[in-house]
Amino acid sequence: MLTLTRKTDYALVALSHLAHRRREETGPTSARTIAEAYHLPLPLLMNILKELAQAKLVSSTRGATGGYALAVAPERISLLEIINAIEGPVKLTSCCDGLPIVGQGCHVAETCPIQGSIQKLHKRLLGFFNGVMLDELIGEQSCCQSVEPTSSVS
Amino acid sequence: MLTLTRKTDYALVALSHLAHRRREETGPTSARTIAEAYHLPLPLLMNILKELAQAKLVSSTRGATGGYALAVAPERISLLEIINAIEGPVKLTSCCDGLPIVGQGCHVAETCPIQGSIQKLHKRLLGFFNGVMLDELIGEQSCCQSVEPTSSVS
DNA sequence: TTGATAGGGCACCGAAGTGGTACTATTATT
DNA sequence: AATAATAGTACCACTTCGGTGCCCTATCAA
Repeated sequence: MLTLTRKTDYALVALSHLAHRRREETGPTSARTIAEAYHLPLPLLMNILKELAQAKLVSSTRGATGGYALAVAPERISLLEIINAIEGPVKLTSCCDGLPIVGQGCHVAETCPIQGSIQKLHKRLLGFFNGVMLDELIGEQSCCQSVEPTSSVS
Repeated sequence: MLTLTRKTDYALVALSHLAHRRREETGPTSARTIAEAYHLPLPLLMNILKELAQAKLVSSTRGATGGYALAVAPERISLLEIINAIEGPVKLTSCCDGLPIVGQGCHVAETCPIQGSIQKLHKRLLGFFNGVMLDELIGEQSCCQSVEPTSSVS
């Protein structure tokens, strides 16, 4: 399905939070703080932040006053990098990167008439996500202008 | 994951085949013919073509000499329509269409700081796929220029 | 030095979506 | 009537995702 995983959604929320905190020149923000701010399961958020740290998008500080902080300016972090960090490489199809299709179960393979076009489309899609920067996503708008107070979530 | 399902891939292959056949002004092409041409499992391909027919992208003819044919010119069928037919509506996130998030398990929900931006991004993504037409994907011409995603986010 | 708080790594499990099959009914040609 | 094609529906194995748990390491403060 053409859907970001929910972990990626949460990563964006966390990165948004860190980007706002960054302006205030304060110290690192703990995973617990972020989890409580958005009612996210703490262990899950920790996993997500770990992956973002491994991808060098955030820096981590251990210890009692530790936490996470953006490692790069928001306008230099692309959505593609975030997706790559959480979900792994974007693959529009199993053949999109031109590598030989080994055991991936595509029956078409060598007889595929659209493989070349798919690969071009894949590059365009990568360009699309690579052109969306974090600062476009974190908005300046208030955090409270969501839709109707839908009852019973979580 | 940001991946087309393999069923969608096969749909593109089948549509590509039908588009080429269309030029020859011949009758409908049976699912069996297409399946054999690309080594696709026949029952699966039949399911796919059924869905394309329900979406009115192909026309079906029953009976002994029946089969499928493109119902619309290739340059008027967008990738978005094809995806919608096979996978259902593209949903970048569970909140991307602005509908209330009921039981979809997103913990962020009302406190989400990026919901608005995500919805704009979702529209841009829809525009991206809506701008890719079948005739670009079936070969003959390059599909890698122009058609920038509309950056009219706001 | 000791305790509390923070992240790091890994392994696990239930739920949901995907890929693929099967069966029956209907329609049209021969 | 026989055959060949689509229409509809249901089913199942498998993978991935969402989420949890456990144990370890690092840092700060009392």
